Order: sequence, then structure tokens, then C-alpha cells
Amino acid sequence: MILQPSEKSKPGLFRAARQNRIFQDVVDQIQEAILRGDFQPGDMLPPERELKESFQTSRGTLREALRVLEQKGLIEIRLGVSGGAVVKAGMTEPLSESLGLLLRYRKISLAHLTEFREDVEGLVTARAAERAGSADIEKLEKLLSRASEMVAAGIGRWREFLDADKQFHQSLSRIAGNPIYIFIHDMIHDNIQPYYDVFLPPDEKMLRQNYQDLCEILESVKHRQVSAAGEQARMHVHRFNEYMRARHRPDA
Amino acid sequence: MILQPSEKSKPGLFRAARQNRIFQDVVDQIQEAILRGDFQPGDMLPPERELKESFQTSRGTLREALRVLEQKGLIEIRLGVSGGAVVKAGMTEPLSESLGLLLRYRKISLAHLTEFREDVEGLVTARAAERAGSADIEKLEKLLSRASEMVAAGIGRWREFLDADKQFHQSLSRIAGNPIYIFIHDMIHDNIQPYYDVFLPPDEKMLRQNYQDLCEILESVKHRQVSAAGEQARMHVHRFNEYMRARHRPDA
DNA sequence: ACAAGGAAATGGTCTAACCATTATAAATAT
DNA sequence: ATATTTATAATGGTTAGACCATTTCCTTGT
Repeated sequence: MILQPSEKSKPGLFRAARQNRIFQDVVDQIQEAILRGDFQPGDMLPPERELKESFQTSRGTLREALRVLEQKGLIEIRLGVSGGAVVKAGMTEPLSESLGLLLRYRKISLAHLTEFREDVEGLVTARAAERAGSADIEKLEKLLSRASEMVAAGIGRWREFLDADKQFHQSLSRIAGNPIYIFIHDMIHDNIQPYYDVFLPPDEKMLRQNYQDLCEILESVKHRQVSAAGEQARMHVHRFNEYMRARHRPDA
Repeated sequence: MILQPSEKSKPGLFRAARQNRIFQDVVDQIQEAILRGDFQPGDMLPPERELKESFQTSRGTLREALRVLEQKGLIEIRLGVSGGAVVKAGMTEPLSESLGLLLRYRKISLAHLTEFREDVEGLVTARAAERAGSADIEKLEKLLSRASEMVAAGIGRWREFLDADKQFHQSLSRIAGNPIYIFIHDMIHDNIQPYYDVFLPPDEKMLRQNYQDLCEILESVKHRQVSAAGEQARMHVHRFNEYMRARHRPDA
């Protein structure tokens, strides 16, 4: 038996009972079809002029439905012949976009986001330390050795080093074994990256410190020192955040 | 100086350069106006027939833009005279909805979500223990005493007890001082609630255990025992999850 | 074999009307 | 006077049919 929440599964318990709106009905039907698996990621929906007749509606109404589905991240719309609505696999953009809006709406501040990141990275690393297998360790070591080359190559390749650093953390998220962490991780990264792009580049000392941190984290993960790994990861991110904060006036 | 990411702040570094789409331009302009504060939450946008002329576009195109803004959670559209697009304050629904889609798309499982919830509740409670002031403690004690009445009143009022339990955790989120946790908390709750609604009600023993947990958590928070509070909250949620899991066949 | 050009499919936009819903004002009844 | 009902009008929701813009892909010519 598959757990199924009471009808429709919309988050707010129920959604307002306005089945008036025809386009909403179209949205629901197409969404169900996609979620049910009638359309696999990569598949294309029929062209608008066909759909409009399937749903017995006007093209305008149908297009409003497609706009909603597009915004939900379920489909992507391509132009030109053999274009049309293609079913997407990801669905991660809406999450990042919502967080971005919260930032710009001043519902949360950059400081909140960086603090949250520290917490999450700590959690993820702790979980990863619990669950890492030997293959995982090897993967991490490979990434670390790449990072080592970059830091040895000097300040000029800081961008590549930070990329290795990012992949290290992403790997930890995967090892942690809960895909939610991957999504959360991406969501944070998407929104924090633009700020870093403005305030970098870092100095040599920072890079070495960063590399040192990763080594210690890997060592703790290797030895299943769960809480140590978590705390080290927390501090690793914390130091980086403080470093970035020092590069401009303190923000609210 | 206000930290501002490099132009537009879209998550994926940049958004596809299709300024072809007129409705997208309309979306951007209205969104900027809202985020800039030209429209406060509760304010109403001009009616469609006016906007269409402001933007020098057709009503259909304008409506596609409004659909996107509505889906983003920035506006809500009411029917009838003196209806129209009203600027919203929340913006939390898109987050919950996206998580719901990930669940239904089988990108994540209920088990992943419950595990995540344990972690988050642990983190939040630890932070709350760090930061709780005397006013916060009083608030928590008041909630707890209400819960006490409910559990004393017997199994019949389990729904009210669980509501008090929920508010207790929500208060902890607020005390933790990072609004992101409130959003995450709501997001989890919105998506996990429908499942609980199906499989409850709980038994008397569960309620008492639950109440006992809350008492211990509050005690730890009171005495600034940060890691103890976190771990107790984790286990509190964990026990509840296990209890719920036992009420149906194991799911994938 | 390759390049240039054109035909066709598909999404994007426009126009102009009508339908549906609802707050408010007007009319009516009590 | 007050309450109830009814009519009005503003606003979003929908429709129909046309045309524009973009892109693939096939034809044609070299």
C-alpha cells in the first residue's frame, strides 16, 4: 500500500474550492498525468492547438494553465517547429526562486541564510560520517586531492579550488543519503553564490585554511567520528562566512 | 550599503535570455515594483484593463503574467467588483507546494521527510535553548500547561493536544531567531500533516509520552542545556515518527 | 557533399467581444 | 426608520479567430 494523503495532497490541507477557474482544472489534470507517470521527463506534451481541443477550452485558457505548470517547474516550453512543452526532471528551481524572493522581500537576511547554511552543513556532514562507505571515502579523497593541486597551484586558480570545495560538500550531501539535503544544499547555494561572486576573490591564506578544514573533515568522516565531523563542518562554513562578512560593512 | 547580488539575483546565476516573451517582462516589472515596496502587502494592483494599457499589451498576455505572479505567491486574485490582484505577505505556499511535488514525484519519500524533520527539530530546539529569554520561557510554559490540561482531559481531546504540541514547536522556531526555520518548519508540517490525518488517532499512552517529552525539553531549554535540548527534541520527533510508522505497513 | 533558401509547425501576441461573480447602491417591504 | 430584496456595474474568466516570430528540416542549387 502506498501512503496517500487525503485527496489531492495539496499542502495547505485543502486548496480553495474555486473549480470555477477552468485553467486550474487543466493544470491539475496535466500535473496528475505527469506525476502519475503518463509523461516521463523528456516527453513532450501535445501542441497547444491539440490540447485546447482535448480539454474543450480556448487556447488562451490553456496557455494560462501552461504558464502555471512552467512556473511550477514541471514543464519547459521551447519555441519553433518540434518545440512545445517538454516535461522536466528537476523541479528544483521553484525552491531556489522562492528562497530568493524571501531574501529580496526582506523576510530573511543574508545573515540568516549563512547561519542556516552552517547548521545544515553540520548536519549533513554528521549524517555523512554515519553512513559513508569505502567507495564514498575514495570519492571524497579524489576530490580532496584535486583541491590540493589547486591550492598548490596558487591563488590564480581559486575559482577551480572553490569548485572542488563545492563538489566536496555536494558529495557529502549525497552520502548523507537523504535527497532533501541535496535540494536544500542547492537551494542555499543558488542564493548565496551571487553574493560571493561579488565579494571574492579570496587570499592564499584563506585557501590553505579552507583546504586544511576539508582534510580534517574527511579524517573525521573516515573514522566515523560523527559529532566531530559535524562540528568541524559547521566551523568550516562559519569561518568562511566570517571571512566574507569582513569584506564589506556589516549588514543588518 | 545593502548587499545586492549581481543584477536580478536569479538563482541559476542568470535566467535564459529570452526577453522575447512579453509576459515575462511584465512579470519582472511587477515583481520588482512589489519587492521595491511600491506595493505593500494588502495593496491592490490596478485592474487588468488598466494594466494592459500601462504595459501597452493585450489582456491575454497580461493575464499570463498575472498567472505567473500568482503562482510565485506574490499576488492573490479575487473575483467580483472591487476584486483584482492583491499583494500577498506570505509567499510560503510555493515552498510547501514544491516540496509536495517532490514527494509525489518520488524524488523524496515520506521516510526522508520524517528523518529531515527530526534533524531540523533538533537543530531548532538547540538554537532555541541558546537564545530563549525569560519571556520566551513563560510563553512555552503557558503552552505546556494548556497541553497538560488536554492530556488530563483524556483521549477525546487528542486533536487539541496535538495542536498545542504543534504550537510549542512553532514557538521554538520563533525563539531560535532565524525565520528560515519557521519557513522550513511550516513547509514540513504542511506536507506531513495530510499523512498524519489519515493514520491518527493516537492512544493515551502516546499522549502522555509526548507530554513528558515536552516537559523535559522545556526543562533543558530553561537551563540552557543546548545539546541536551536538541537531542531530546530529536528523539521526541523520532518516537512520534516510529509510532506513526507502526500504524501501517512499512513503506518504501 | 555542402550550402543557401524556403516551407511548415509551433509558440507568442493581439483584438474584441461575451460570461460569471460579487460589492455596492438603489428600491422595496416591513 | 430599518431590514430585505433587487438591480447595477466593476472586475476577473473565457472564447474565437486571426496574425506574428522562431526554429526545424527539407528542398534546391552549386
